[in-house]
Amino acid sequence: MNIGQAASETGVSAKMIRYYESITLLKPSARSDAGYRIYTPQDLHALHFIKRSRNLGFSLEQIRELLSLWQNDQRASADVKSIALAHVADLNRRIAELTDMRDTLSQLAASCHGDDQPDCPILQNLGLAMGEGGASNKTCCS
Amino acid sequence: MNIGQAASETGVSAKMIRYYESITLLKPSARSDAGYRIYTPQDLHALHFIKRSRNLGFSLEQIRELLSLWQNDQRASADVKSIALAHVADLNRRIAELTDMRDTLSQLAASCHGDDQPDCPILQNLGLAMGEGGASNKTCCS
DNA sequence: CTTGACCTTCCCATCGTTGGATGGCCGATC
DNA sequence: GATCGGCCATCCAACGATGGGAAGGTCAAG
Repeated sequence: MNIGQAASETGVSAKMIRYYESITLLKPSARSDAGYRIYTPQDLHALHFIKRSRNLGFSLEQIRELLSLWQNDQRASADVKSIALAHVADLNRRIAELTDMRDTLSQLAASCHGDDQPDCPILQNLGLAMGEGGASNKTCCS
Repeated sequence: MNIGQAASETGVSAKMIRYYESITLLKPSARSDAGYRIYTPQDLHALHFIKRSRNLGFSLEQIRELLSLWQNDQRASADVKSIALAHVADLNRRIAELTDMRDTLSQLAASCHGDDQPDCPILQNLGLAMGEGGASNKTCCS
């Protein structure tokens, strides 16, 4: 099977397949006489693995480890679980960050009239220095 | 004030200040005879604005728009609110994505023994093709 | 034989930030 | 005055993952 077909069957673009090969995330595929890459069902399986791991937000380096465990019959499931839990922790950290941003911004937006007048609590807040509190009467815009 | 002091006062690194200037997010600062950048309190104020906007996850292009509105006395607060709400929507989209990932992965991790045995539902799931359901008896590893 | 779809490798762009290399400037100490 | 540490200047490169495109070879159908 050629790279284009492998791409459409796995949802991994041909560009990415070549890239994964170049960073040795995938072992080099077989080649035809003309130099075309040829993919076996096993190769597709690995591509599916990568695609699914990417869908779960694993980095390529994490996937490199996961692939190595996947292909190792002697693995301990604890090693896999450890990577997964570390990634869950990372996801939670990022979710918390984004949620904080959203809550803050959402609150600011709610307090903004959103009309044709220039008064805007959003801009007002963005203009504050980090240390300045909301109720402060400190002059901020010298 | 030199760039180093401006950096430590605003929390924006000197590298970033120079970068923001290079992409015309900031207007070029004054210079000393020796070519050193010199920052006024007004310049610091703009840096604070950028820093705070970045903390809320705005892209530099969005900040460019926000800065322009900030400096425009004739602005309509509706324009600011519109940018803010668009960003809130984007944040919500990203939060939902990450939450989906976390929930899926968290569930997988919970079902993994995490011992020294090789059996691992996580790897098993990652190895599945997209279309394959959990209860399927379809051979996946030809 | 030509055409069009596919493949190859190579370089460039994104986005925000950091790091490093190389060299000039400044203030203090010897 | 010379030297040294710390700051500043510019430029170039890298990260991570992906897409875009150029220039050229290959394949199959008409």
